[in-house]
Amino acid sequence: MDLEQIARSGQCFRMNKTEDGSYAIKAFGTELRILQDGSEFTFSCSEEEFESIWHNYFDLSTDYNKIKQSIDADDSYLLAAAEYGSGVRILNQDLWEMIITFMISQNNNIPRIKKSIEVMCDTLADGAFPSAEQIASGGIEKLSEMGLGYRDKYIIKMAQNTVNGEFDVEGLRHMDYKNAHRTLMSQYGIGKKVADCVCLFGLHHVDAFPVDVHIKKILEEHYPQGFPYERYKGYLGIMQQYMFYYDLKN
DNA sequence: CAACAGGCGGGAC
DNA sequence: GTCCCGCCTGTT
Repeated sequence: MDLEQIARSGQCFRMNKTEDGSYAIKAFGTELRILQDGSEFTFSCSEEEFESIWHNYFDLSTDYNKIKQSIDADDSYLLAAAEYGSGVRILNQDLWEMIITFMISQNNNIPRIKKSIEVMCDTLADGAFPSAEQIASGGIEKLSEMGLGYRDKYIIKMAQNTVNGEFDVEGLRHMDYKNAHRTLMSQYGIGKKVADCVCLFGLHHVDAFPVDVHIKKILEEHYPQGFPYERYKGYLGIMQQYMFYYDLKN
């Protein structure tokens, strides 16, 4: 596992490097500091909190080395991508936060996404990630002050639907990937790509394979005859992360 | 200053 | 179903 790689992999927007080289992560109503020294990690939390939150958050039960070894020996591109991003993990992040975060991410850039989220958190929830109630209660007027652009109307609708019970966020956890994806896509402002990101980072459906403009280009360039989806079935999302992160360096 | 950024909704067909 | 266009707004 590599914190630098995870922080730069574009799946979490509330993880920041601090002055002393450690990382600060805000999630699940708390803030964690982690210092990495090679393969040694120092967590700022209690043993109890580590077991209840962070062990799962960092997906520590998954054997990524084994997954890396399953890559086709003839696929030099994927091998290089996996080697380059071997410290990346598919995080288990808060479901609600992922829904709103990736709705914001559409047709947007990372600095602005982070800024919008930070302003939302500070303005609506005293630094924590705002609940559906907190977002809905401010109305569109409040939300429009956060640099969300046209996405504000998607977000207020999602928050309102969640508050009035029209949309059941927790119910997504009881669905398989296909059903969760379809249910998410039925919501205003959520399309195929955002639904896949929520499935992958919020529901840990590791088979989800979000295709954005970068992945689309990669597939066209390196897999003109088609990506070997069948070979990596069950953990396609990890391959997607390797390719996405590898592409970011350029 | 035009173009772009981890897409999506809406209308045309 | 696919294709195409317009879209908020901060940066470069």
